[in-house]
Amino acid sequence: MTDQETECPVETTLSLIGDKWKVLIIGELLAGMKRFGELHRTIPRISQKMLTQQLRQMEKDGLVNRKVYAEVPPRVEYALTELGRSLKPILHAMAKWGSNYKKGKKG
Amino acid sequence: MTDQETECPVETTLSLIGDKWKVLIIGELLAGMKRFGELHRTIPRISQKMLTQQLRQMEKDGLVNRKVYAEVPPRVEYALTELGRSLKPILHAMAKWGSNYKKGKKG
DNA sequence: TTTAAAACTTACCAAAAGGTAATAACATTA
DNA sequence: TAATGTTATTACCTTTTGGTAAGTTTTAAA
Repeated sequence: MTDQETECPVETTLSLIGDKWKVLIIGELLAGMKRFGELHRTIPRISQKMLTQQLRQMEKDGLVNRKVYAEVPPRVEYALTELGRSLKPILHAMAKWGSNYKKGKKG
Repeated sequence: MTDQETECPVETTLSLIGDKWKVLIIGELLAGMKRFGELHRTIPRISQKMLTQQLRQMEKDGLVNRKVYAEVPPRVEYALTELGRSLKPILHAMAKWGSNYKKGKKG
């Protein structure tokens, strides 16, 4: 990413969500805030390491909010920020296109 | 991709375009058909190998059309299919989101 | 004092992605 | 006959990605 003229905006978006795991995570969080463990149980295919990593990156990018409770055992809740929620139309459009695409492939 | 229940449709879409190079290629082809060399000159950062690879995959996925002329030296023209063009609103939405995001990061 | 629970963190390793550079193919032109 | 131009293909190698599994932290409960 030496970005000659600050990179194409589509690439910017993709660098934030163009990722198998992130769209799944966002999809889950669109339904409301979730604890780490809940997320993990909902998306079992992702490893703990990856889930942490992706969430942290999304937090840094301003897409999710991380709320840590001073409890033991720890409780951490993740929720989409407004910015994160603003991705909904895009994900929705992608979902629509994707299911339409699959329909074409089958029937 | 063992896909337990045929994969999330957003993932389907991402598997087709969730890729730095592909969105750039589609972006170019939205302006009209281009020869291989033209594409390469327009996107110099991509290697020849990658450009070929991505185009072939997009052809297989039904996003682009590959037209080979029986000439020497060879002439090959790439153009978006209707399916490929149907991605335009999505790319446009991503572009809009992305530039808005960057605006927020700066100002 | 040991155990348990939740959310990480780290080390290590295997697989995948992607770059470079050399090579092919072949009709036309010099 | 040799060079040229365009679109690939291939081998080799480096980098990146991501999985597994073990360890950490801290308080409360047994």
